[in-house]
Amino acid sequence: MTEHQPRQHHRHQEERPKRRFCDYCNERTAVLYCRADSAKLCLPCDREVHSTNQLFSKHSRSLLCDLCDASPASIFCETEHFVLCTNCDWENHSQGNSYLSPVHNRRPIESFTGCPSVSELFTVVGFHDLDHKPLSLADENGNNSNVSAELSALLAWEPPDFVSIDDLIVSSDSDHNFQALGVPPLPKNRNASCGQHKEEMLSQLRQLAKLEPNFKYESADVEPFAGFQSLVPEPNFQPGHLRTSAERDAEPISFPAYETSSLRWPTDSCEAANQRPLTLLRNHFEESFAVPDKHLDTTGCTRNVSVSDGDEGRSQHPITAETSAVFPKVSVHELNSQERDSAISRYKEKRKTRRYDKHIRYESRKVRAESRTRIKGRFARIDH
DNA sequence: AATCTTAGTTGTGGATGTAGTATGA
DNA sequence: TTCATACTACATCCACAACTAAGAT
Repeated sequence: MTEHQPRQHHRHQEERPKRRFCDYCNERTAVLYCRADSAKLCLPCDREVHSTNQLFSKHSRSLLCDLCDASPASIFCETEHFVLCTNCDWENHSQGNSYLSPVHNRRPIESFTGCPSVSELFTVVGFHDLDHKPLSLADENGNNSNVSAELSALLAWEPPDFVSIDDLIVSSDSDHNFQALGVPPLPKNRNASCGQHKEEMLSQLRQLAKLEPNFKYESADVEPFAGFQSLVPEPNFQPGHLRTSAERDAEPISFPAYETSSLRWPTDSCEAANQRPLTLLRNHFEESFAVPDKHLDTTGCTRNVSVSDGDEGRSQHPITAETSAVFPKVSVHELNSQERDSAISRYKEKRKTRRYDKHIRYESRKVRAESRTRIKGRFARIDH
């Protein structure tokens, strides 16, 4: 594990085109994922969308997965500085996969609700230890190299104290060593980062800050925020440690950081991936079609080739014999484009037609209920 | 295939209880 | 900081017409 592997990793990043367009504005890079809306959003649009009313503000949003760009991230890999969704984390950290080693230091990351201010967003995305610099020092051209350098030591997301259904499914499988449920609980320090899109986040945060004339980074303290709500209680976990559920109260198991990693996905990873519980695979498969720009390689076996599929028409996902039997024979680029347009229009249409007032499905029942005799509000029996 | 019968499920609104939050002493 | 009080939001309960699905004719 020497020089070539970090370089490969870097290439991996470079070859990923800017294809995480916000589903709302379709211009900026999406950095968040809203489960309720099934939408990828940039920070400004996130604010616009979720400040509309109280109901929207309750939507839980997460960072967007750095690998699949289509799912809410729930794991932060300290070693690789990736934020990963459950599926990608499973695929990349499961045993037999050498792209991201299972011994990487990983920790859960949190989602958030509400309409956090810029200051609060700084903490939410893990920028709150930047020595109060990030917005004030970054120049108008977005030159934040100094900030970027500091970001390497960055901050933490408080880990979620909930587990997804996928986590439960995975955990029930004793044949693999993947520790979805064993995802380290509750870091005490908040050192973490926001993955591979720090600069983009900073840029968007600066945009937001311009709209907040009274913005002061000092306000981004760890105090409970008025405008939004973290979904996680106080952390209680040391980074770099994994505990099994049974050992949570015992001594933590320390995993060494995996110093370097290979981009190549060995063929045996296919087997490992194929051994995943069917439900999980189905979930991932469905998600692949439900969410635009989702990687098509459900097993991760094909990720040894570039994962890019951007507008520049670079290399596409290779379709293996297995996947080609499942997926329609449409070019990935075309599929993603169609899927994306379709998803965006569905999302916007859904927003237009969404209704929060009480919907009466059967007017006759309403009339009947209103005319019925009641006793303390309850319907009274009618003796004939 | 069309119609009828039967059994089970759904939806409707006002009063009430309960849990959570906010406020003030 | 603690406690009491006020307030808010939400779930629950009730009966039964309307609806749905399956089986029988």
